[in-house]
Amino acid sequence: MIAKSKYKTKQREILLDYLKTVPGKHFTAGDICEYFRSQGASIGQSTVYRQLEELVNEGVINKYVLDPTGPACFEYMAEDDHCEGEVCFHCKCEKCGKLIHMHCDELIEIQQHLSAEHQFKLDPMRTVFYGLCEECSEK
Amino acid sequence: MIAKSKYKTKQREILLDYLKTVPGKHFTAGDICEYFRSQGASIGQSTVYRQLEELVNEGVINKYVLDPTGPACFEYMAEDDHCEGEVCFHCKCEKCGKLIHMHCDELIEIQQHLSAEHQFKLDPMRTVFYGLCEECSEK
DNA sequence: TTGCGTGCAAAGGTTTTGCATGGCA
DNA sequence: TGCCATGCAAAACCTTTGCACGCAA
Repeated sequence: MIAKSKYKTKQREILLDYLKTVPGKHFTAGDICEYFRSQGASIGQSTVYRQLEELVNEGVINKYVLDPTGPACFEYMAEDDHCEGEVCFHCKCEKCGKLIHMHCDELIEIQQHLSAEHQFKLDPMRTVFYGLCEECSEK
Repeated sequence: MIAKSKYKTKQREILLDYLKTVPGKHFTAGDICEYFRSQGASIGQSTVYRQLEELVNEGVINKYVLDPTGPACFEYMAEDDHCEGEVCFHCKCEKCGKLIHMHCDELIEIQQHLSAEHQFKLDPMRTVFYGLCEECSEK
């Protein structure tokens, strides 16, 4: 599952360096391109897309499906958020867009339930719970 | 929330008539266009997109976020499928792409748990569980 | 040297939009 | 009649792909 890229290129390095500065934040491929363009340290957009895909496969970043019309959303997973044995769930507020990280045993039960009763192996890295956060639901 | 369209056009009528014959099934805007083309009763693709958007706003159909690369997925909500008390969940296989509908009490508990313990109001209509289906996980 | 990674440009597919025409009320 | 809906074509948008070149090992 974790397949490291074979070469360590400069583009990959500066991309990773940047990603480490925005843990837990969401960004699109376009955001990345624009950022590097503004920095003068440009990386070709194909490379951005290819590296992001690579990093998703390696489990370094996650890809979220937020809106089929708009661009895909990525998120860098910080080391301490990587949860070795722990499973990490995400809730996204449909109104304010806030992303909530969640480590909860009860949610792990869902995983087991889906597996035992429905023969479905849930992938917590890709699954996002949509709804309203506390603040937005109060309004 | 429920805003009806002002005019009742022939295109809207035959689109709704068709949708009523496929309750609970998923389709894309392209599927609809192709179907009507094969029937000779063609509707312009702009109209299909515009009517689908309209119907989503009216709550007649749902729009699902499955794959940001591919087309958006819609589903007609049949009257008796509107699940008065019942909630409908969706699981999508990341490998074969199969979509599984699920009516399960245990999953409703998640909803209550998220609400009670995490103050998060889950929206089952938009939430999709990603993972591997039975067949694909066996391989 | 080998072959993977990069960058550019072009293609691909889905959805949106501009504008003139046609149809509903 | 007054607007809204339609349809066509083109544009917009995000992502992928082909190909030649360059760089890491």
